[in-house]
Amino acid sequence: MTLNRLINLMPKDPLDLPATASANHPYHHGNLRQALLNASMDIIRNQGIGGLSLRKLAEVVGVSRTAPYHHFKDKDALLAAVAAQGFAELSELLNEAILDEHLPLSDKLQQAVMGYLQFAIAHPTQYELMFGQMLWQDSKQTEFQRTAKDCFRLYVKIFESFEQHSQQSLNESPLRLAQVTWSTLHGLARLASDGIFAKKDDLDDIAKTVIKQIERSIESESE
Amino acid sequence: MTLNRLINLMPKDPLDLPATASANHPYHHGNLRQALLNASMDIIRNQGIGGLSLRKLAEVVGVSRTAPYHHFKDKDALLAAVAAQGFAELSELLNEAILDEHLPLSDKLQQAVMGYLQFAIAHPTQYELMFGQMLWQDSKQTEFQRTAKDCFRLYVKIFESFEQHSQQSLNESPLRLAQVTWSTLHGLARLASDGIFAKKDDLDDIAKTVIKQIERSIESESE
DNA sequence: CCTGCATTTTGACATTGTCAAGATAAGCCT
DNA sequence: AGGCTTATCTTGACAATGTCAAAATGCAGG
Repeated sequence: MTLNRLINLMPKDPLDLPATASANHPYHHGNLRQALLNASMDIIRNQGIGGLSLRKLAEVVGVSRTAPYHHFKDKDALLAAVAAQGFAELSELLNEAILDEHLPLSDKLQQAVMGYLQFAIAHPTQYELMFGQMLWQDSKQTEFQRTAKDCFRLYVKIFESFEQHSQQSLNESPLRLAQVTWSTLHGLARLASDGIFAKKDDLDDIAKTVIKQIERSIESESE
Repeated sequence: MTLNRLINLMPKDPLDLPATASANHPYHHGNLRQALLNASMDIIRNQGIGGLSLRKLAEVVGVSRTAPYHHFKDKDALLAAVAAQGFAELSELLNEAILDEHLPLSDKLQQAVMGYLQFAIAHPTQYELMFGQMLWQDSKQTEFQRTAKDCFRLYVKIFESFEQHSQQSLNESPLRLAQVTWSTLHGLARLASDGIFAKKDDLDDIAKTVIKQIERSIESESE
């Protein structure tokens, strides 16, 4: 299976740090912010975005209902932080592929594509949060939006590499290629994780088709 | 502007039927179900999905809080119905292009692509609802899911036409082509309506790139 | 006219997001 | 050390919401 590297991403031991602090709450939790983020991701993964309530979250972490408000302005800010952490992880994953100097370009592309899909499949609900309108329309979430755009720039970078290492110039700008590629990946991710219009088993095959299509767009076009 | 046909879809006079029944509520509203749907779409368009509360909705329509429960099992069922109506409209729009017999195939493709994007841009929040995990993971929303899949089949149909009218066989199956095409469109719609990773003005240009890419996938490939 | 059924209403309850005011502890300065 | 400041956490409270149960209302057919 091509997608089995997925196992590395999937479960993720829930909360580590000072444990759930169930018995021994020392008035000051010490690391509440991260504990809240971890627990949130856990809940979101298992119960969906709508399944996350600040009160239940607080209880899980072992603090009172309003404690989270000292670390996040409101629920939206918490969700934005969860989403931002998602983008950070995704960026890390993409960087692994891009920064590897002795890796052929075509392999980089393939890794970037498969890595993206693996992430989306491993964290379907978090992924939905990352691209939901809620956070993108909210003008207060600038931090989140910056993190996300940093992530996208990595895709542009890949196609810039293609431009530099290629003889003739590409028939589309790296930006355009990144935009179209990302669009396809995003749609594919939705297909894959929800099985909206396709069976999950088809994914590998569809992904291959997509990579072929992208390469066709890069390679010197007839004339 | 290529996307100005959008105006035909955009505003949509809010509630028509027996009006909002503000002054003259006759105990039996007569058409509550559709009035609820209309008002819901209105609210969702203006305030987002999260901005829809059953109680406010009921007040807008002029009935008591629990009246809607006799037409929709619960809030999810209402949202599913709104989403389903979205798919129905989208199908209608696509059918216009597909059923037009004396329209060149390439024009059909272009219309199907642009129509889809226009719809997504005209109804961004409803569109998000239509593809949110909430409704796709909920095993109770079978009616909604069927309507959605009917819509997708129209895309497969387009590529089947290509297969029939083409000399040599396509290098990908119509299903695969539809899946990849839809993926790209879905991602592009997200790009366009939220400006996530691109400016809205770029959309027309990106759309053209996409159409070119699709056509490259259809045309006889230099094997 | 009366009875059954669809439709709508009022009352009630638990859950939730969030604010305000107070409690607790940790760090710092002298 | 003691006291001040500040970050962190708690309890109390409130309004908004989804939804259930029971009652009210009106229509349609016998």
